[in-house]
Amino acid sequence: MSLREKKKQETRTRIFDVSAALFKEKGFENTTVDEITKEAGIAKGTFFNYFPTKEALLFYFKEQKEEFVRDLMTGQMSLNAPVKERLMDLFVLVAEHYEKDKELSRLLFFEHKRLIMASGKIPSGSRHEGHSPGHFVNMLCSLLQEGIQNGEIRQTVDPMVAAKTLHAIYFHSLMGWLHSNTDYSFSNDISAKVDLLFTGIGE
Amino acid sequence: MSLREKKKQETRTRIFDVSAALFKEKGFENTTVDEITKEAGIAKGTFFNYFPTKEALLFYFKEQKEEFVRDLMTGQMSLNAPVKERLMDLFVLVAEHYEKDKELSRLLFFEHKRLIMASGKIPSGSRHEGHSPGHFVNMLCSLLQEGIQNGEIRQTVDPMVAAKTLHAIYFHSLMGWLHSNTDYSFSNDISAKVDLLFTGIGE
Amino acid sequence: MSLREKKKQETRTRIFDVSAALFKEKGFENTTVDEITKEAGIAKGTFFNYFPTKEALLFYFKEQKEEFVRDLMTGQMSLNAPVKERLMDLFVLVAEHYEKDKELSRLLFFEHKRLIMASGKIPSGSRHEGHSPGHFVNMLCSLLQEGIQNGEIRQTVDPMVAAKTLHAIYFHSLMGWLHSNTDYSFSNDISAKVDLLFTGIGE
Amino acid sequence: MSLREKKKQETRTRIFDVSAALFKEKGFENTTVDEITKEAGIAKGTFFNYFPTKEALLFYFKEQKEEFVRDLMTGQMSLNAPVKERLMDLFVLVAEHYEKDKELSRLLFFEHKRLIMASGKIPSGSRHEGHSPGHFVNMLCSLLQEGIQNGEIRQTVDPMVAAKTLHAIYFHSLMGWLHSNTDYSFSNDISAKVDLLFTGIGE
DNA sequence: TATGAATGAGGCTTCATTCAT
DNA sequence: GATGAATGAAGCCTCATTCAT
Repeated sequence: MSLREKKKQETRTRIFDVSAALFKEKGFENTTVDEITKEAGIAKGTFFNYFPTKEALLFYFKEQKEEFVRDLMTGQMSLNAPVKERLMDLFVLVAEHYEKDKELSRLLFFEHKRLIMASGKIPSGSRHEGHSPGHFVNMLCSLLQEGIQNGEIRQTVDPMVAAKTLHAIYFHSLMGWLHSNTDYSFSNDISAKVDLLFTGIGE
Repeated sequence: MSLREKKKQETRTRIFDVSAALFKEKGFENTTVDEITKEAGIAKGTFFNYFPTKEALLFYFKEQKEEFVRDLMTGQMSLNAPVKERLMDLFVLVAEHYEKDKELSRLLFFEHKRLIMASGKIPSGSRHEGHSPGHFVNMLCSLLQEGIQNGEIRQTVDPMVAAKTLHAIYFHSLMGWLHSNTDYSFSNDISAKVDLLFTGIGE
Repeated sequence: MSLREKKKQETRTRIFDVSAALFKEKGFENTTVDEITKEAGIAKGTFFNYFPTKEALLFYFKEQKEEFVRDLMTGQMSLNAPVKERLMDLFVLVAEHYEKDKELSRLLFFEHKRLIMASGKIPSGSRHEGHSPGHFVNMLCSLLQEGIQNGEIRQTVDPMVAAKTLHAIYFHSLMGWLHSNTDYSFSNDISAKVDLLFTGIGE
Repeated sequence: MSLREKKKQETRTRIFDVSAALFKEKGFENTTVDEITKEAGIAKGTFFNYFPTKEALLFYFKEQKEEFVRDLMTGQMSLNAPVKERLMDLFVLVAEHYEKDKELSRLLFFEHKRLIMASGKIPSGSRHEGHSPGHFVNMLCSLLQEGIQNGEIRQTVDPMVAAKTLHAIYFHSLMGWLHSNTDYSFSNDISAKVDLLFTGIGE
C-alpha cells in the first residue's frame, strides 16, 4: 500500500515535472497531453487519472506557487528591523523564489491570465488578479504604517498610495525580468528604484 | 482601378474591425476565421487574400497601435513646459489613447505576449518587448535629463533609474486598469504616484 | 455554381446513404464517423460540413421518414370507399413503405427512442412519441366515426378506444415484423387481426 | 464459508441494485462501471469478478425479470374461472409487476433491443424476442382454446390469430404506458380494449 | 478476493488552410 | 479577386478491461 502510494506520488510528480518542462519549452497550448505522457513514460489515459483536464494542471501549478509565496511573505514580515530593510529583504526573498524557476514563473504569469480571459471575462474582486496583490499590497501598507509611526517615513505620505507605488516598482521589475533574456539579477534591479522612491526625485 | 483599390481597402478595413470586435469578445484563439469572415460578409477564402495567416492579424494590430502611440509621444515631447507637467501630460495622453479602446488594449497586451512565447521563445533585442519600453523609457530619460539640467530634479538622481521607475509606475497603473472591471480613470490613477515619487516617501 | 450545388447535393446524399447502410449493418453507436466518411470517399472533416453532429443524422433520417409517411396517410384518407376497405388500404400503404427499407426502419424505430431517453428523459406531449401516433390515431378515429355514421360500425363503440385498439394491432404487427428475421409480409399479417376485431371473438 | 458466501451474494446484489438505479437514471451506455462500483462501495476491479462484462449485467437483469414473469403467469393460468376473467387477471397481474418498477422496465425494454442489434444482428429463433412472446402467446392461445371449447368464444375464431391480437393489445398498452409520463394505470387501460375485442366493432 | 492504477484504442469534433470553379 | 467545399492533422477526453499487489 505504501509502495503503491509512493509510486502514485512519483507518477504525479513526474507528470508535474514533465509538464512544467514542456510548458516552459513550448507554451501551454502548444504542448499536447500526448507529448506529456510520452515524455513521462506513461499511457495517455493515465494523465487523466491524475488531472481531470489539461487546463487543471495550470491551476495546480498556480495554486502551489501562490501558497509558497504567501508563506514566504508572512514569515518574513514578522521580523523586527528597520522598515526599509525589511522591505528590501521581502522583495529579495520573493525575487529569489521566482529566480529559482524563471521559465515556469513566466508561464504561469502570462498563460494564466490568458486562460482566465478566455474562459469568462475577468473574475470579480481584485484589480490585479494574477499576482495576488491584495495580500502583498496590504502587507506593504502595514509595513509603511509602521514606518510612519516610528518616523522612518514622512507623516504626509498616504501609506496606500505608497504601497501601490512600491508594488508597481516591484511588479514592473518582475515583468521586465521575466521578459528579458539576459540573466541580470531581479533582486538587485529593484534596489535602486526603491531607494529612489525613498529619496524622491524632485529638488 | 482606383475604385478597385478602394474596395480592397474597404474589405481590409472591415476584416480589421470585425476581427477586433470578435477578439475582444472572445479572445484570439477562440475566434475562428469562419466567424470573422461570416461577420465581415465575405467568403472564408477571401480572408487569406488579405492576411497570410490568422496570426498575422495580431501583428498588424500591434504594429498599427504602436505606431500611433509613438507618434503621439514624439509630438508631445517637443513642447515646452515644466518637465513635471510635460511628464504628466504625456502619461495622460497615452492613457487616454488606451482608454478609447480598453478591450482591444487588453487583448493586444496579453495575447501578443502569449503568441510570441508560443511560437519560438523570446525574440532577441529588447528586454521589455510587449510594451515597447525602449522608446518610452528613453523619452522619459531625456525628459528627466532636461529636468536635472534646469534644476527641476535633483542632480544626484540617475535619470535612467528614475525613468524606469516612472515607467514602472505608469506600467503598473496600466496593468491594474486593464485588469479592473470598475471604470475608474487610468490617467487620474498615476498622478498621486508620480507626485509621490517626486517628493519621496522617506523622512 | 449549379455544378457546385449539384456536387454538394451528391455528397450529402452519399453521406445519407452510406450512413443508412452502416447504421443498418452495425447500429448507430457502433458506427464511427470515420467509417462513414471512409466509405463515402470523403474526408472526415467534410462530414461535419454537412451535419453538425453524428447524432444529427438520426434526426434528419427520422424527420424525413415521418414527413413522407404523413403525406402518404393524408393522401390516402381522402378517398371514398367503405371504411373497412380504406382502413386496410391505409395499413397496407404504410406497411409497404416500411417494407421498402426494413433495416432502416428498425434502426430509426429503436435507436431514436434510446437517444431520446439518454439525453433528457421523455419529451412532453405525446404518449407514443416515436411513431407519431397522435396523427395516426386521430386519423383512424375520424375514419371510425364515419363508419359509425354510415352504419358500418356499431353505434355503441367508442371510436377513440377502437382507434387505439386498431393502432395497437397495427403497431404490434409492425414491431413483430421489425424484429423477425423471416421475411413474411407485414401487410398480410394485420389483415386477419383487423378482421377479427371487426367480428369480435366473443360468442 | 457460509459467511463468505453470504458476503459474496450481498456484493452481487448490491451491484445489481446500484446498476439498476443508475441505468434507470442515465441509461445503460451513459453509466460507467466506475460509477457503479463507486456507488456500490467496491473497487472497480471487483465488478469484473462478478460480471465478465458490463453488458452481461443487462442480460442478467433481463433473465431475472423474465423468469419472474414466467412464474407469475404459469401460476395464474392454472386457476379455474371464466376464460375472459382469467385473461383479464393475467394481464393485470403482469401489468402490476411492471408497474412496481416502471423505470427499469423501460430500460430493459428499450436498451436490450439496442444491444442485441448492436452486437451482431438479430438472434435466431423467436420472432418477438424482447418480450418473450412465444410463451405468452402460447399461453393465451391455450386459454382461448379452452374458451372455444366451453362456448365462451366463437367456434370460427382462429385461436392463434386471436392470441396474437390480444398480445398486440396488451403489448401496445404496455408500450404506451412505458412511454408516458403521466401515471395512469396500465392495467385499467387494456380493459376497454379487450372488451372491445370480445364484442367486435363491426355491425 | 479485493483493489485501483495503468492502459490505450477509439471516439468526436475543430479549424486553419488549400484550390477548383 | 471572390467563393466556399474539401481537407485532414491534431486535439482532448472516455472508459472497459487488465493485472500486479
